Amino acid sequence: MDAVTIHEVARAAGVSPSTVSNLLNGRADRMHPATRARVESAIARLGYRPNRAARQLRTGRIQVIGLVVPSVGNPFWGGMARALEVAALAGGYHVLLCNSERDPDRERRYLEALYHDGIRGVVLGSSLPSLEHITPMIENGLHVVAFDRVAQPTDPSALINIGVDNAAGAEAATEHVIGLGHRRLAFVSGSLASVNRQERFRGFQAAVTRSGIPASDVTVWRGADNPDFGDVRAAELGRAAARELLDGPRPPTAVVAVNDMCAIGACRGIRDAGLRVPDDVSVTGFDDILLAELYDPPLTTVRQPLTDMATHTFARLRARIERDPDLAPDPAPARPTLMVRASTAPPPPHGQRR
Amino acid sequence: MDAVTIHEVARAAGVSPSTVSNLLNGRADRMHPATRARVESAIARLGYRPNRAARQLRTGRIQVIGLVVPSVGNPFWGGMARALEVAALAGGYHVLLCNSERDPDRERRYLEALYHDGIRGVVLGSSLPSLEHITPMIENGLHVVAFDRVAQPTDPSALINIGVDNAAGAEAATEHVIGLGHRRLAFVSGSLASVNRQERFRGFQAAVTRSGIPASDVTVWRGADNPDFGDVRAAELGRAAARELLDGPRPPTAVVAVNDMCAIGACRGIRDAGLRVPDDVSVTGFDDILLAELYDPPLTTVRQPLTDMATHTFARLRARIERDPDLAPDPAPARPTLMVRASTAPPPPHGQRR
DNA sequence: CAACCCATGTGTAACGTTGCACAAGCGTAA
DNA sequence: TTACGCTTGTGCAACGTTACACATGGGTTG
Repeated sequence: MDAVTIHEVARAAGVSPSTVSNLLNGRADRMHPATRARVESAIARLGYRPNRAARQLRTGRIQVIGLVVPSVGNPFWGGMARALEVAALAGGYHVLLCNSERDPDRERRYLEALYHDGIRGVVLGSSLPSLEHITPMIENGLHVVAFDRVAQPTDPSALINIGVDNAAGAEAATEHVIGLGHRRLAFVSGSLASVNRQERFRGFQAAVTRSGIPASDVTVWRGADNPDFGDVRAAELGRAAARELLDGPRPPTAVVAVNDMCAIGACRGIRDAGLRVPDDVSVTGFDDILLAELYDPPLTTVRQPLTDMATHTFARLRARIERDPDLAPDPAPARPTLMVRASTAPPPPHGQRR
Repeated sequence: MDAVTIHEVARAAGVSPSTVSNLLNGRADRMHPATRARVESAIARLGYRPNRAARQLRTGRIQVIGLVVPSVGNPFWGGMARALEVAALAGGYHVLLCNSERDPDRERRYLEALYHDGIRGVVLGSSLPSLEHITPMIENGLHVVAFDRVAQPTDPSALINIGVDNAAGAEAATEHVIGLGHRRLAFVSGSLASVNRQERFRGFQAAVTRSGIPASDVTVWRGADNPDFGDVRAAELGRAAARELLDGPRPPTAVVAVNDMCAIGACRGIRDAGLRVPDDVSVTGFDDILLAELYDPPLTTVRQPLTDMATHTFARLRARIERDPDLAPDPAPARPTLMVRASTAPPPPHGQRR
């Protein structure tokens, strides 16, 4: 197979390896245009491609970014992974996949391994509120994008945050169901251990407070903060939540779920209880994954512009890694859009069910 | 940060770098047990970790495998990616993610890049029937697992095939709906350009033929073989199929979809037409993705044991890469299991709809 | 006692690339 | 003429690891 080196290119072009290297590393001004043309044609003719291992050994740099997500098995992160990989490929980077399973320790070990292997850019999907466990690496030149997360006061300044305005999104969804006439609401989430979940909860609370609904009519279900209820099991969690809530003394007529998987699980749980969505209970999600619109009923949810976010994420990460001087400031989080579909409807007349 | 080299370990242990390297490379018998202990303790004390780039440059080997799938945004491949990454991590390997978007050219370029970068193990999710475009690389030492695919006569012998018995699975699903009394059936797929799809179709045909259902009662819908209807859009495709089929002169009472995404889309299309699943039309899927059971109605589908398959895939790939002498022969494809849920039911009485 | 062998370890060159420091040749200004 | 500077290159050492060939010295064998 291949294995054509810089030396063979140099010999073919009648120059020294240094000159080829100079051309390859943006020092074309150090040679005569004719020389440059000879070298370029030799490169093309021989099909030369730089050896990444040698280059990395010499420079310490490598054109790979890491993607650390709770689980690519979760459709939201799967979609994100795809979008990011497409953006990275277009920029000549590869993507190394890591599933943290929402385990901070595992996440830290991953990042250490990536750092050790010379990777200096990582997209983090964990959204843990505290990133203390990784600040040492950030201080040593690891560039981290916290995806789908809002900046925190304690964040290291080197951290890049990319995400939508989660609070505004959840607020819009909550306002929507309140506007439909719902008064008994439930917010369903797993442990609120991630920033975006906290934000979404905040948005929910804001809408509730503003509407004057008494606290006694609002339930917050968070699965006993069980950290094991990770991302993959988000749906199971929503299902369990629905069953428990509907079994309670004052069952909600609307469920605001922390994300689509959770919402889908909630719908399932509502059906398990013999009720219908949205006739008996309305449900909203968040993310607008591929399946939200295909679900029955099509899910009312808050859309995150995944492709844009991924493109943006890669661009910013790359600018940092390559020390691009004219890198724009981080943009403000975009306001997500509410997609009203069929999983929400006015509540049933009092006491009337099925 | 880090950057402790073999030289520092050697100095700390009072030996030469060669001795440390010998220990690291399975030549521990070349030294006194006491020496070995000193070196091992030095390694642990200093937290030494080999530099992968240097090692790769020297040996050509690298502990990374490539995963090439149509799109990780598709929940089936997302689940697969997760399972494979978990298995690889346990074996000390990393996974490089590649989305081929079912484009053979893009796939080939990916494989070339991976090969060039020293990667010698790749899991291929494309399932294109002909793998001619990659045989040159296989002959040069690239080990390829074709995942979810049955061996073909023209395959290079070095290829590893891992997958379930797709024909048997589809046959079981088809038999199931026939057993429920359905006579007007439709098989819905995108282009049959992949091996597993062809196999599933074969299974469908076998069941139909055996039951004596006349060909005129069976429709095969394959989206005009439009190759653009890739994996991500499988659901859109199922939806379009359902609408078209139900609009036809002899609409089917049961739809056998080539996979779950397609089945979910079909359910959606059936609802678009104002009909219900399974009351008016039954639907079966294939794969048993996470969402199949959460869907409404919970999908009758054929389960692929994803975790087992991924574990197996990694084990075989690794054995080949590392030239494990006692590698077992490739196992026969497992027989998948039919999961009967609520998307299938007896057909409605003649002419009676809604 | 010579010859050899085994146990234990080391020296060295190479993998392919990079970027600094240096060099040669030529034109130009003082 | 001398000195300087610019253009157009090149030499060399280093990045960290590996594996072959070689070295050293004590013990065993004939």
